[in-house]
Amino acid sequence: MSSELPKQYEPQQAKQECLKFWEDNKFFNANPLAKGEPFSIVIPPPNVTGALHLGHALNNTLQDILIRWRKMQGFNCLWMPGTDHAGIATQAVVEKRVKEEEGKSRHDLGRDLLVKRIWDWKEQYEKRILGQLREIGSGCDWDRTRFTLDSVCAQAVRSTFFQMFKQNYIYRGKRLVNWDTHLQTSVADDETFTETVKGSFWTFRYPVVGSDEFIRFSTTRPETMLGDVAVAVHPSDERYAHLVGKKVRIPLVGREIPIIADGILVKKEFGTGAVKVTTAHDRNDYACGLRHNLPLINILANDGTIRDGFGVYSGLDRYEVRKRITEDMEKLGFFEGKEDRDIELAHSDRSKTPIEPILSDQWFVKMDHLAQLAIDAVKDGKVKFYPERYADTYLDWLGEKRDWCISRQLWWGHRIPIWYSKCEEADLIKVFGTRNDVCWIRDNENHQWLVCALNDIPADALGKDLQIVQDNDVLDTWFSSALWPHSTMGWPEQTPELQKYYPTSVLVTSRDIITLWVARMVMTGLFNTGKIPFHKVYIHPKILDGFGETMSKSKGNGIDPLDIISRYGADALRYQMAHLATETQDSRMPVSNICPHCETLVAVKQEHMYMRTRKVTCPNCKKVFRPGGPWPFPDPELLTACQGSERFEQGRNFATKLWNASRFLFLNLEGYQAGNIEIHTLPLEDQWILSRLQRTAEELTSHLEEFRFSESMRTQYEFIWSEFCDWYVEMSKGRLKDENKAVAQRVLVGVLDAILRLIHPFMPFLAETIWQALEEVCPVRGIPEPSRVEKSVVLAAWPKYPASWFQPQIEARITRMQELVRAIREVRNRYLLDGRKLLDIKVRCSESIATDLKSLKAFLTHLGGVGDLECGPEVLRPSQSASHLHPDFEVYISLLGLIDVQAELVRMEKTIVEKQKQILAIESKLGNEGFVAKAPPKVVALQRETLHDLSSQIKVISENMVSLKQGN
RNA sequence: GGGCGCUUAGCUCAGUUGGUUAGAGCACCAGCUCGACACGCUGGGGGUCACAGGUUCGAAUCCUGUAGCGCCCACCA
Repeated sequence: MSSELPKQYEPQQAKQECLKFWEDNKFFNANPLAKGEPFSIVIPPPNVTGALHLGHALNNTLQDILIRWRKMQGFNCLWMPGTDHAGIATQAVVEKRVKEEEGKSRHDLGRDLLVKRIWDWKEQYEKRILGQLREIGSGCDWDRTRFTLDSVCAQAVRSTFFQMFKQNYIYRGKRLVNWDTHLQTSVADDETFTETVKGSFWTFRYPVVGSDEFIRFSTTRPETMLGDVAVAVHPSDERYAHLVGKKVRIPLVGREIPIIADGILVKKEFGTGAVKVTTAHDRNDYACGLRHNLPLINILANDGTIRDGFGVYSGLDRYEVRKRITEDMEKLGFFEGKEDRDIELAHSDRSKTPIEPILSDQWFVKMDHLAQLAIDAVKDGKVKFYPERYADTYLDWLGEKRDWCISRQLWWGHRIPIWYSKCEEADLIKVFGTRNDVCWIRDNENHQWLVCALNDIPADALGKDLQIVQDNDVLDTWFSSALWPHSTMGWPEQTPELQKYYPTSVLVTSRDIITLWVARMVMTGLFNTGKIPFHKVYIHPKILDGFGETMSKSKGNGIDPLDIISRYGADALRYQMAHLATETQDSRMPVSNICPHCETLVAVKQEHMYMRTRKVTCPNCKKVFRPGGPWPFPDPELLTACQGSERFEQGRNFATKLWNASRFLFLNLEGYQAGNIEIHTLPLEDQWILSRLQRTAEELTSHLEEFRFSESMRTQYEFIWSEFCDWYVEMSKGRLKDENKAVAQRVLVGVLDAILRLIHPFMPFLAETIWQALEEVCPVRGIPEPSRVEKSVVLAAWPKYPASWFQPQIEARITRMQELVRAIREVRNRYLLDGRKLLDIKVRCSESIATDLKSLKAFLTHLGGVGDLECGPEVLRPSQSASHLHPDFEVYISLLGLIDVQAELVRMEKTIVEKQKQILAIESKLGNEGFVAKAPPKVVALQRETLHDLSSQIKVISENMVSLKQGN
């Protein structure tokens, strides 16, 4: 019965086999009707804009770790997967593509055709994204995969909008949007960029009505004078105090406008201290207008010309008007001066022309009450942030209670379920009066009815003569994302999923969407279901590139997780992801292009970013390639590099290490017999590794409970590599060769079984592959009582051991032995002694330690190459020996004929100097009355003890030096 | 401008409530192919904990300030 593990771990093969095995068995499919306390997570749905990058790999690896771990703990788990339609971003990408390929604008294509094209794009990228998630190992319930624009989500969106509208949470209002006068469309904030342009800063004056005074102000946009509705000064500005409440006359249009005091809009020191207020064309002015109940005067037409009603200026382009107005003001004597100035101006990403803030009708969600609900949920501790400080971000933002503009002038998204009609209310009552899925309110400004409906209203619903037309706009993407935790579970239907898995257990996300997404989920969750959407929010760090910048597609510094998986394996990727999920810090990940010709890693430089560099010459093979990154298409003439990073080698190496240790076991399992184990009769080394295992499992569990992923990974690395492989496996080698190997095999297999369970949430492919191999040789295993194990490590129970396994006295004995071995190895290395040559050693120590060391002689021989061992209180230093001091013992290694007396003396002298330095430090501490009086007695005692040890060590070293000098 | 963070070895990062001589991985140096593993083994070198003050018997850790960096928000008439 011998089974071998292949010489090499093949991560690609392991991945394919495991994925098939898991999916065929539907291990991760949730059953809301089954038993078990629920543990659920909804995925932060990736945008279908493009492929996933390393940030997603991090986000999803952490979620998967939690899901796999909780599943092993016996929870009834659901991880809900899906993607987000990402309105603006996706539409922009597809529009750009259409433009590039066919030279057509969206208007050329028309709404229906463009939307269809976007659906095609969505199908393609959704497939790719879900594929990437799968390859990472994500244990999602794929059968439940949702999309924010699918029918289930659409129903939730409709219901939410309808209820909010009915309860007056949704209203129609004015808002300044970024208007692209060239494309004649509004653009989102993130579709704009600011650029510094040469501009001017004009100063004018307005005459105060009924006085001979003037008020001076400055502006960079004189044409907006036409829309001025007030002049504001600071309330505490004495220069203008007497003018507040009076009026000024705008010379060119003759309108009289008030002088108001506004401490928010105006900064006393800036400019003249007075500001013209143009509510319809400036955000700050608009806000000021709301505070002071000022009117709105829209001066701009959609094409950037001045609207009708402004006399000679009407119909002219705004820049022409700017010129004319400055000239006209000067002629009238109201011009005070002009200075050149660099101006930060918002531009449209798409047309590259300057943005005009323009007033338009939009839909809003009233935030006061909803925000308060969400604030209370966190303040009352119902929703908890990890790390806690992120609650501040959340609370600060919600505290502003700014109404949420939910309409977007796009075609891709949930169309706003509002219909307009200029009919009589009687018509509405006649047609919809008996229906509870329709409601309406009056829009007096535009003399029409705003009708909201749960189900679409046909254009002829009111009859042939009365038009009823749907709003053209769509909802902000975040409106549907905000419903994600309950919409994906079928709300508003009371589905079994909703009852079992909602509220979800934890949300895992990154900090930049705490406000946009997390806060809104809490709001809508409470509004729709009366329940919070999740109990905990874990915020993980961000992965930055080697220069400390966030990774993004446009910069071209992102990494495709599949590149990493193909080079280092998914386990290595996950290892590294968990490893860098620390509490505080973002993590830098220097990226390299891997030369497609010779595999050399060529570090990405900043000039490679933003797709500026299309060709890179490999410094090794001198051949040319295209750097890796977000290139839309393959280059027919140039090979594109994959990307990689040395950071992932640690994970790959760790996987290999565990693989090889397992392989060693497999080579020594002949004759394996399952059997009971009595822990307290086991040899010392077995009790030691079980003690360490108990501690490791306990620590790991508590790390995971507190989302300390990085520490979880470190704890495991340390246990598996340093304790299990470096010491325990070595210590058990002897026993595997003798006739009593049965127990050694059982313990080794038992510990490996435990290791596979513990490592599984982190490195599932590796764990499962070894688990399956172990299945063939020892399906019955475990400590203390073996049992038939589960068919997959996914289904195995998470380890938890009795506290009695932890034996500090045994750990101390092993630690001392290890220190002795290290001391011997150090001498061996110092003299470059043959590793195989046994060394006779003498150890001066107490009687009890001597007894202990003698009992560990076999290990000392195997691990430290000890030949003769003499120990006890009477041991004398042999002549010409190297020595090493330890608080518990002095070890002497005879180096007859080998010793370099001079070098040894120098080294000893150096040690003495170091120890004396420490003595001085401690003595000064102890000499300090404050320390002795105020420090805890324990700390003081420890210092005294250390002082004592150091002195006696110096004494011993000095004696050894004397005898060395004398030729002994 | 407001808010939240960060600055520890050449690089990337740990460092729990202040308490012996500040840790890890990579890189570096030296030695090692002895039957799991060179993606390895053994040992070693390397740090004024950004800077300046303060609190304390005692500070990488707490407070203040300065400099640099990152992110989010608001962006200036």
